[in-house]
Amino acid sequence: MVQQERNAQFTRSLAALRSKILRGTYPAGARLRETAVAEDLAISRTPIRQAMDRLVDEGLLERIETGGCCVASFTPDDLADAIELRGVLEGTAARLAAERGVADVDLGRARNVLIELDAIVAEPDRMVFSDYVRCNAEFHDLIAEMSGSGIIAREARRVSRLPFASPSAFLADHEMFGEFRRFLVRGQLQHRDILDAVARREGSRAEALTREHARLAWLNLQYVMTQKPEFAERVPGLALVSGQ
Amino acid sequence: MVQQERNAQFTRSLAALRSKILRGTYPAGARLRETAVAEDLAISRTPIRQAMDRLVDEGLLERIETGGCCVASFTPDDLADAIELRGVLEGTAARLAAERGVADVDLGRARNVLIELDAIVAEPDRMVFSDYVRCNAEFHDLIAEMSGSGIIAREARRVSRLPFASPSAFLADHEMFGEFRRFLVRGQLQHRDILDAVARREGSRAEALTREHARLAWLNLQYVMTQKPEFAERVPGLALVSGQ
DNA sequence: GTTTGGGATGTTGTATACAGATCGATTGCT
DNA sequence: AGCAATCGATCTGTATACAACATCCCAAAC
Repeated sequence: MVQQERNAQFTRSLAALRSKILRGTYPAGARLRETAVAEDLAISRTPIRQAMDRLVDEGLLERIETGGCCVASFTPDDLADAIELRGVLEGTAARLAAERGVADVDLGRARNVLIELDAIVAEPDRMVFSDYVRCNAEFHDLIAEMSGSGIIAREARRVSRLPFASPSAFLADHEMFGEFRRFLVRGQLQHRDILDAVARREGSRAEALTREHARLAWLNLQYVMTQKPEFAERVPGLALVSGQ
Repeated sequence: MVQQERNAQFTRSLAALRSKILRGTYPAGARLRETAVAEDLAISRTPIRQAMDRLVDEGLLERIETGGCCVASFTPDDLADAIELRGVLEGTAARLAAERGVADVDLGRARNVLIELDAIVAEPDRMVFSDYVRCNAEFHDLIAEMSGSGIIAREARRVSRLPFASPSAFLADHEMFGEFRRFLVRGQLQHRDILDAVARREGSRAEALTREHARLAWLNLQYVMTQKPEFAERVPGLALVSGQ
């Protein structure tokens, strides 16, 4: 069944607009006119406006005093800060999970995801990157929920959606190269340690490990920016990063 | 000059709606119909809708699958978590400020606010609570900005606006009682320690102190809820807390 | 040549109209 | 009497109309 989504136009606007911004179709600093975007997407201004509000909230757009928005631009430091922030929040979730204790059934679910990730990572040459991204996101969601706090889980998820904060679908599968694969393997090893710390109720260790794990995203970005600049344009949003 | 605000209706809707929710005019769990609210505030649906979107984002409202919103309700644990979260984020800001170093001019500004706060706190009997709240917010904003990261400052401010996360204008000035005043004095002492840690670039200490400082808000709330339940209805938002 | 005033154009913020969906209640059937 | 289905009222999501405001350009005056 098609399930005719409830607010289809808004959803469509949000996705289309975000995609265009991340792809660099609307360059950093460009002023976004509602009418122009509406015409461009063939959607009325109302859902567009809603989507722009949301993107302002996500940090991809910035409001202009006089009204309207322009595309945000980021420095490399901004990326590092967003990643640090994600580490802090997920680290807090992990710490609370450890301190407060997690039901066995939840630990089991997370372990199953890790088993899945192990299988994906096991054969580096046949690895499907999009599968890794999906399972990785699921694991991180589970950790957030294990905190036992809806508010903290919500904010952790929220921050992980900040631009560049998480290793979203960077590249097409066939573009993955060896170095990059090794990052993923390393990340998976960290996943195991984090879950182990949570299960043992070692809160401080869980927090520290999770913070460190987030920094892997920063290593990824640095690697791409410095070693593989030819891929930079393929990484969503990197067009918004002011050169150096 | 009157400065005729740009989006006056939206601002008005947001303030009015938030106030009504926090005062309990719209009880927890109640479904909020756009048309009813619009009629109630004598504003068209468009800005109301915008305001409701924002309040969903703030956590005061919850979206309903079928469309529309209802007033959120909180458990005491939710309050504790929101406060913990604020402590974590402000603590991170303080740590980064210490680690990265803060310009003397910014430290000076913060010190001036502390001097102001000292003056306010000095005479407990003549203390004006609203002044304390204002200066306190200014100090916390300065700490957030000292982190040197726009993103982290933004999220810290954001989280501090979560329901109950910060000691907002609880009571009218004349309702303050001794116990409560002592909390404020204690908070001010912690302010001094935090700024000292930042200035000395002792990141870990700054973070720990700031986290502990946030917990003062929890002590406040606990105190009111258990010792002075007769004031509970005067505390904005406490009507949304499910009894025990 | 520079600056200022004024108008034309375009853009945002707000109100409202409209269509599809939802919710509630009543009625009909078992 | 109880359950289900249908009808009506209402609500939400979307589109669009409208008015205030900002911006920009050009002309005129100093």
